Amino acid sequence: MNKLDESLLTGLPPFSRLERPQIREILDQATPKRHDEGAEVFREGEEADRFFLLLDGYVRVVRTTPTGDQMVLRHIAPGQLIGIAPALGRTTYPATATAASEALTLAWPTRLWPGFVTRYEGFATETWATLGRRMQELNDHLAELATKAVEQRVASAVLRMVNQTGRKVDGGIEIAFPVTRANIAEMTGTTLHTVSRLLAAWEKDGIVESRRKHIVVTAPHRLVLLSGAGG
Amino acid sequence: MNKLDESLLTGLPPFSRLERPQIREILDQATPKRHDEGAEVFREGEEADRFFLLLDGYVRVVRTTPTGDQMVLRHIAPGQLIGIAPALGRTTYPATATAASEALTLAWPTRLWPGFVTRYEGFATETWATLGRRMQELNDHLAELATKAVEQRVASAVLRMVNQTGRKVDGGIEIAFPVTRANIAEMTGTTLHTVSRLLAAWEKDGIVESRRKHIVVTAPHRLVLLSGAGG
DNA sequence: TCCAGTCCTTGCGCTGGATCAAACTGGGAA
DNA sequence: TTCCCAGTTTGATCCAGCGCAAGGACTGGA
Repeated sequence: MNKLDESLLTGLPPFSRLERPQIREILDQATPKRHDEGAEVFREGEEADRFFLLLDGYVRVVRTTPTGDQMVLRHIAPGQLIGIAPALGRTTYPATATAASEALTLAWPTRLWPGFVTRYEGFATETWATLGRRMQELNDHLAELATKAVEQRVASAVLRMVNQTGRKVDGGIEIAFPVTRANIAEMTGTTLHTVSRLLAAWEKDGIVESRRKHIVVTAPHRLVLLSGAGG
Repeated sequence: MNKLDESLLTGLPPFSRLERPQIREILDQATPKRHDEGAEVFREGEEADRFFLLLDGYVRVVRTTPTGDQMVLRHIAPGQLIGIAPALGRTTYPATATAASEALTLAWPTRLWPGFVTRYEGFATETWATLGRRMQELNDHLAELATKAVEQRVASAVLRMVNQTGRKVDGGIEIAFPVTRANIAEMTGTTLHTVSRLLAAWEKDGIVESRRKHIVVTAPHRLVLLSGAGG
């Protein structure tokens, strides 16, 4: 079995305060895995027997309601932990995680979690901070959904993706992974039809350019205005 | 200064595994405070210099958007911790907490938090579990807001209050603290007008009875049906 | 007892977006 | 090259729920 390179973890917040031997130790217990686009990393309700670090690619976290509608809760960028149910005393995953693009993860068995928290300096702190940030985002998202109109919500959703995962291309900032109109609809509680119309209108106004599954924001500031300055 | 009685804390989850001397120690560092109905316990954005235990009464957690609209995030029942920003590595409160009815709290300075976590067995675990539950509820709420229609959302909101804080009275279950139509509107992202109409309709159908600021649910099962079986 | 401030109700018209329906397009499989 | 399908566009219609407006009723204080 190939040894994983230590550089994979250095610099990532949860592990940034650790020395080489500890990193080595952590890596030796990890199982790397490649996920095709669209493949499930873990599924809502399943026993949470592993937690993951996303090394490369993007992951979409989705929730399905009893009535079958889907809701995209968040996107995860490389370098972040996912499936950290054990941190919150849960035994099952609260949502489903799918690879939004081809993705690479490391996985550890959940039983190692308590050891990570106590053994590795900074790991616990960073994890709580991450959780705090996610909770904050959740609150923001909630307030947005409850108070803003559809156009503002869609603008916010696009901006959120751009901020978290955008990369510069000629003429604007591109969302770094494939997104469909339906995905955006599921992030904002609307329909793909409405999203399509909005993007078309924005394109005519020179705010975005979009080809199939790809969105380039050419005038972020104008999108911010449309979003109602919330974020 | 009067000593606080140890029975105040015994049995409450965060402290349930502790012995008398530890409880004593914790109480001796606490500051009790009474809050009139409508008074702020802490305010969004303020420096989080204290965390609280709600001993009696109910607290409403509210978020205000940049545009001035309000959103009620949750209600807290007696026995729960609030203002636990420090647990998530935050230095300011993420939302405003207001006494929904006359309330009694104990407060500790934030600097004691790390000590609580390390010194007191079960405190950390219980806190993470609480956070996990809140995160779960936030997810549920989000999915609900994104996918359900107004009537279902209002039904869910009423049920949530009933489940968390309901007390039996003759002919039904009553929400244990004052709630206005406007409050419910802010929980569900609608207007007080719509809430008023819905309650009126439900009252005609014999599902609820409501007087000013008071709601009694007489047919919870029917409300569950209306809510779309989500929660 | 009266008053003022909240809170609640109800009617009406309008519209943002959902829903329904249909056609188009680009890209991958074969 | 062709076919197929997921993803997208666009039109037409409809209605849930918002906004506006006005009036009513309960409550605590003076």
